[in-house]
Amino acid sequence: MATLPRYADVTARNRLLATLTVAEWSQVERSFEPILMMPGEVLYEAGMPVDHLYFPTTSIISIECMMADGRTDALALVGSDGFAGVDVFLGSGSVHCRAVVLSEGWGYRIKRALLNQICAREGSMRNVLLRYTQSYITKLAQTTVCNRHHSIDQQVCRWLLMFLERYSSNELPLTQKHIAGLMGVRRESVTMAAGKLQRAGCIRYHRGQIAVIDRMGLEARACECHANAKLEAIV
Amino acid sequence: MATLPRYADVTARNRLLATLTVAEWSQVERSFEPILMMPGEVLYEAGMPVDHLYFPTTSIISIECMMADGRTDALALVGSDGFAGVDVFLGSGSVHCRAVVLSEGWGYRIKRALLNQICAREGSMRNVLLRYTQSYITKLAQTTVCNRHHSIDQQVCRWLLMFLERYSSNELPLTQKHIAGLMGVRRESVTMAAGKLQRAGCIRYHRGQIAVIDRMGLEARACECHANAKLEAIV
DNA sequence: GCTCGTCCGTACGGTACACCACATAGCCGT
DNA sequence: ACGGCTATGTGGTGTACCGTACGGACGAGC
Repeated sequence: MATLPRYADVTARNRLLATLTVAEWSQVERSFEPILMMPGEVLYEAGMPVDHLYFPTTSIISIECMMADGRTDALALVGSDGFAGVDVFLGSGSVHCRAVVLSEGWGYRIKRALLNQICAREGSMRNVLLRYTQSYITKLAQTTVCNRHHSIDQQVCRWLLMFLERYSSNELPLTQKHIAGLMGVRRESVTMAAGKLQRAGCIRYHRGQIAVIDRMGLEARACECHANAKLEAIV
Repeated sequence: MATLPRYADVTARNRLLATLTVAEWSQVERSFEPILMMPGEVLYEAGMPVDHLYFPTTSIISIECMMADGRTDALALVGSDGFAGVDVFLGSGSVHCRAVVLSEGWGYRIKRALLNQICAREGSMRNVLLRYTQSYITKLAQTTVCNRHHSIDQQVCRWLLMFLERYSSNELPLTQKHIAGLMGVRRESVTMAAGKLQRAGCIRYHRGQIAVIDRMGLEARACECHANAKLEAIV
C-alpha cells in the first residue's frame, strides 16, 4: 500500500506550467485548483461534456479509447509532462476518449472557460499548450505504428518506461493485468513478457509491485518508438 | 490513366477554408497559392523544416510515419476535409511524419509565416484549424486501436471508404500493393481481402483500378472505427 | 509477333498472439 | 486455521498474419 503523498507534493511542478515566468504564473495561479486524484477515478468519459482540464504534478493519467465491444485501450500516459483535455483545449466541448487516473497523486485542475480566457490573454500559455498538443500527436502516431509492428515483449518495455518517466520511484504499482488492460492484450502475454524481463534481470516483481532494476536493459529491449516519442517531448 | 483535372477544379473548395465568410476569405485569398500535386510527390519529410501548409481541394495526401527499418505506415488521409501540416500550425518548425501526395489533384498552399499572421488576426481561421486538429487526433486514436484489434479484411474496407470520401469518383486509382503500403501489411493479405470483397460484390478491380459497387456493403464489413472517425469530422 | 514490367493469385511453413481452462501461491479478513 | 480473493504461472488449441517463393495474366513498347 503506497503511503499518501504529502501535501507538499502539490507544489511539485507541472512541467508545462513551469515554463511560465513567475509573473505570468502569479497572474493565473488562483485559477488553478490543487487536487488529489485517486487510482481508477474517471476524469473524462468519451463523448461527455467536459468542465475541467487536468495538469498532473505527481499523478499519472491514462487516456483510453473505448471500442464497440466495451474494451478500452490506452493511447498515452499523461504525467507532469503534460495535461489531460487536449480536445477541449482545441475547442471541442467534449472528449473522444476516457481519461482515468492510473496512479495516485496531486495535480491542478482548471475550469475550461478560465483556461480559454487565459489563453486568449497570454500567448505564452497558449503556445506551450499547443506545443504539448503536438507532442501528444507524435505520441499517438508512435503508438499507432508500434501497435502494428512491434512485439508485445517490446511494447511491455515501452509502457514500463513510459510509466517510469512519470513516476517518482522505481517501484511501480502495476499488476500484469493492469498493463495488459492498458496495452489491449491478454494478461497471459504480459506474464510471458514480464517473466522474460525478470529472468534477464531487468525487473523484479511481486503481487502488483514491479521494481525496475536495469532501466537501460529495458531501453535496449524496447522498440525505437520509445526513443522517438521522447525526442519529441517538450520542455 | 486518369485525365488531368481541369483548372476549374482549383476552385473546388477546401471545406475548412469554406467555413470562412466571404469577407474573411477575400482578405486572405492572395496568401493562398493554388498548386497541382502529383502522386508520389513528397510534401514533408520527417524531421525536416517546413515552409508551407497544404489545403487539398481535389488532391489527397497521406500522412505516413517512418520506422527504424525504413518502412512507412500511413496514419491518416487528408483531402478537402483538412490540411497537411498540423504540427507546424501547432508551433513546431518541423513535422514528425512524411506527407506524400496519394492522388493527383489541386489544392492551396500557404507559407507558414503568413498563416501564423492570419491566425493571429483572424480568430475564425485559427478556430477552424484547431477544430480540425482535434478531429485529426481522433482519427489517429481510432487508427491506433484499429491496428491492434481489427482484422485486415475490416481495415481494407475502412481505407477504401476513407479514400472514397475524399475522391471524386467510385473508380479508385489504387493498386493492392499501394493499399498494403498504406496499411503496413503484406500485399498478399490485401489480395485476400480484396478477393473476398469482389466475390461479395462490393468492389470490382482490375490492374490498379478499384471500382466500388456497393458502398454500404463496405461499410457493413468495416469495423466501427470508420463510423466513429466520421462522427468527429467537422464541417 | 516478342519482351519486359507491373499487377494479381496461390501456396507453404513459421510465429505471435488470441481464447479457454486450470493450477498455485500469497494476502486478508474472520 | 480457514476460506476467499487476487496475482501469477502453464498448457493446449486455433487462427491471423508474416516471409518467401513462384506463376500467370495483362499492358506497354519495340
